Amino acid sequence: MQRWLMKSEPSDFCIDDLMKCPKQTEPWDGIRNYQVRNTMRDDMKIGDQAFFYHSSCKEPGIVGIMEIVSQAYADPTAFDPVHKHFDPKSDPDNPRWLLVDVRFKEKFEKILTLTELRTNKSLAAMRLLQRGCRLSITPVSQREWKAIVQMG
DNA sequence: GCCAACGTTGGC
DNA sequence: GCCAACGTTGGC
Repeated sequence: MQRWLMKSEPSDFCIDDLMKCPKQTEPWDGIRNYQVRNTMRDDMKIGDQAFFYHSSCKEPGIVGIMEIVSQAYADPTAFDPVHKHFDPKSDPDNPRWLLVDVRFKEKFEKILTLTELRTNKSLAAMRLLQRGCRLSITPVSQREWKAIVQMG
């Protein structure tokens, strides 16, 4: 089983949205980065665990845990001309963009802020914390996962 | 294939 | 809103 960290802007989609939606399961759509797409396609597996991270907001940080519940499949928002993430170059017969379904598992009582994560020395090598890391899905090692859960 | 210009991410 | 650090585009 692999572990991940997945970013979302809470103004777009936050942990409460996932917690309150039917079946607590949603497609993680809108990924428009090839590296992240390849990660979803090649490395993500059903049963993987992921931290839900709020980015580009007042208090960035990890807010909970979810589970990957599908393999990668075509992101339908790429085919929708009125959608924010529409991509005319994504051909339904040969989809350029993919997504996975995620299911809510847990919401932390208190957000683990980016600042707090940075102060934890055992997380120094975490991908999220590396300078210039803009990938919206990054791997989390078993050790890092454990350290983060223990912070809560 | 190079690289300048441009667009995006995301913390602050 | 600023800006660093990317990624993408397109002319050559």
